[in-house]
Amino acid sequence: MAELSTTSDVPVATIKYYLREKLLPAGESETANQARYGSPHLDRLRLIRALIDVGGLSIASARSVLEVIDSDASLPETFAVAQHSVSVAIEPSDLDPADLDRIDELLVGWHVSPNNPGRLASARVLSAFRGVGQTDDRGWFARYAEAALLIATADLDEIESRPDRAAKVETVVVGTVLGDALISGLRRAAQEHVTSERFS
Amino acid sequence: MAELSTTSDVPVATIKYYLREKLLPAGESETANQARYGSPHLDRLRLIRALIDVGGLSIASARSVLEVIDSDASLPETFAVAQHSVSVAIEPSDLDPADLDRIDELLVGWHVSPNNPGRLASARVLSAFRGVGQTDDRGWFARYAEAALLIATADLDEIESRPDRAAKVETVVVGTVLGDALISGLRRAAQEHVTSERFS
DNA sequence: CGCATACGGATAGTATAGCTATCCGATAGT
DNA sequence: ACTATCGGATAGCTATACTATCCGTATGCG
Repeated sequence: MAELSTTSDVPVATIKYYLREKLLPAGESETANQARYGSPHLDRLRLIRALIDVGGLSIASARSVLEVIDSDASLPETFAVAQHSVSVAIEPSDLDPADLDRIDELLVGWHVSPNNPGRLASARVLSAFRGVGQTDDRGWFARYAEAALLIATADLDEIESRPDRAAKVETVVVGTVLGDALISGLRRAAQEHVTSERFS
Repeated sequence: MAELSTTSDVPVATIKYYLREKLLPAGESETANQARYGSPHLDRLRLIRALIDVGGLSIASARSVLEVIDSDASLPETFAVAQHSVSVAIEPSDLDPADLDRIDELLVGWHVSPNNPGRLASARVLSAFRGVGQTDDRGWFARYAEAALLIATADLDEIESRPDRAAKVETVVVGTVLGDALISGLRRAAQEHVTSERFS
């Protein structure tokens, strides 16, 4: 365990914590006070840190996506779990139906289930926009939807390019969780670029 | 204050907390135990809740963006504060320069300063991707960058359409903070759409 | 006038999350 | 034989975002 700690740069106490929380499977006990941790454990630990540190997942969310990776769930099932894990739960009841309608207008022609977490989250954002007195510019949001479609298409192309089911499932999870961080980051870089272009 | 609480649906104790934390300016005291809160206070309170609940900002981050809204900062300065507030601080020193190079390759032709929080965050995501054994597919990330540019252009168009500096500054902040939530939400909807298109 | 009620402000307490430090008995190396 | 280290269990810590209680003042109502 000490070796796992030094190679992964994660404190021993934290590794023990992840074991307790069932994020990391126990190493195989060799004697009563010695366990063996191999490269699968190291890989898993790196995945955990990526999900938590970079993706911002909670311990509980990380556990549920790791469980789905270990299971034999289908790709759509995996997507559902991954999406749920990165979204804050929203009660459809405390959402203005008008906001949902507006989102559905943006998504015409899209095949999206009514309780898709993204649909609900988008409606909540729209509601917040209106609440702070922003005019809700259809054109603005429509361009976001266009960009979202580009990204999702790129995601699915990438997933399909993976050789087997296990690799596909891991890409679904990693892509969903880290993709959010990536698009946010690139968006900030692009904002600075476009700003400097227009205010120079 | 009780009235402000009922119309905004924020508990009185929480309003007092925001006053203490200097997120909300005090109402003007009418007598020793009575203060007056008007619609500017209600607007501000709604903005605070949007930033915290929907945008996921911490109290400290919310305070710094509210301060910049109240100040007479320029648009680029406002952008910098808003971007900083939604990003986790990253030490450039614990980043692999190779990852930064790869990000810069994606951003050729863009005018982005070396310590743009988005640039650093993107490099960290790239590092995490490699760490979990994903092949870093240039095409995938390039399509993200393209989408990011679309979004940033839409953001700047929207900001320019605002009538005066105060409105522009508020749109910078609200757009930066809530825009992240919006693109994430729409991306999930788009993922379900594209998935169902391909697996039906 | 009297007094229960409500007010705003100050202070202390609470719940949760994510670690982190200490203790413990067993065992491995010298 | 003995000291250091191991893994496991348990308790403690820190930060964040509230939440509840207390308190002196003042207002409305009879």
